[in-house]
Amino acid sequence: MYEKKMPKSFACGMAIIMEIIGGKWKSYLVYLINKGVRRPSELQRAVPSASRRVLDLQLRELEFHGIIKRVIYHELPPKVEYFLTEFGESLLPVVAAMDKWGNEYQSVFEQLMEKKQD
Amino acid sequence: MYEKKMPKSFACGMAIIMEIIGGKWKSYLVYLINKGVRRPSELQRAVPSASRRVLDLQLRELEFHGIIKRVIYHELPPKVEYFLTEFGESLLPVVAAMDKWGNEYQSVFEQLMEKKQD
DNA sequence: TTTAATAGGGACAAAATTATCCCTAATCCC
DNA sequence: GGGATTAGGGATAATTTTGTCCCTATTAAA
Repeated sequence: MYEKKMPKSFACGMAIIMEIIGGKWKSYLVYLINKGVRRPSELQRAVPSASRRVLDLQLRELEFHGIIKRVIYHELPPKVEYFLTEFGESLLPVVAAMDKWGNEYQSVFEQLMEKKQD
Repeated sequence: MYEKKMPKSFACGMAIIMEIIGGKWKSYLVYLINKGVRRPSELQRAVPSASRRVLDLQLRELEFHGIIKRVIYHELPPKVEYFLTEFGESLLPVVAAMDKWGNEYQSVFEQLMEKKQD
């Protein structure tokens, strides 16, 4: 977690949820973990365009915020699994609504951009 | 709008909606405009902690993405008003859901942090 | 006549986020 | 032995986002 120099103001719920899932891959991580992709290495393979480092950092933050739980198996080679907390699950419908809107937006946006060509 | 060096991948709806309302004040601007705060100077007064420049930039982006419409009155002193487009209005329930979750999260998060004190 | 209000651009600085590269340590496979 | 796999830390660089400061031009009010 990085240290922030500007004080964060959580005046409204938006600022809060953005803090939680605003990271580039966070919502996707939540989605994948919910789908059963639990181990760090699996997650990395599932999102090859994300750097391993950033995925790790974002997983740490999700854990810190109580969205996911990290379970460490004391084996070798190391084994770790992530699970959504009950609280993390409460995020699913919201994320789904966002994703749905985004998908619908895509075509509308393309239409808008076509018009601007005229 | 800044030039981006990394190609953006809009693989999922989340990436898209984040592009639209991911900016620090964007969702709040949408909220305020919907509430009837229309003129740039009013918006600046409504969000005094945001710099004028950034509000302007984010308004431009919202306009570019077809969420709001800028209406210029050719008067002096200049007068400009922003309105949600029909499409921008479709965003309202999603933003409301996010805000709601965020507000509920706040107390849960505070409880979680207390536990970590032990 | 100076000051405030109006809407915003340009240049640049600061901060935050994301990406790259190298490192540990154990075990299994060839 | 050499290499792959496992999970992840440290240092640092690149990129993106946000913030600061100064500027234009017009009208009305003090």
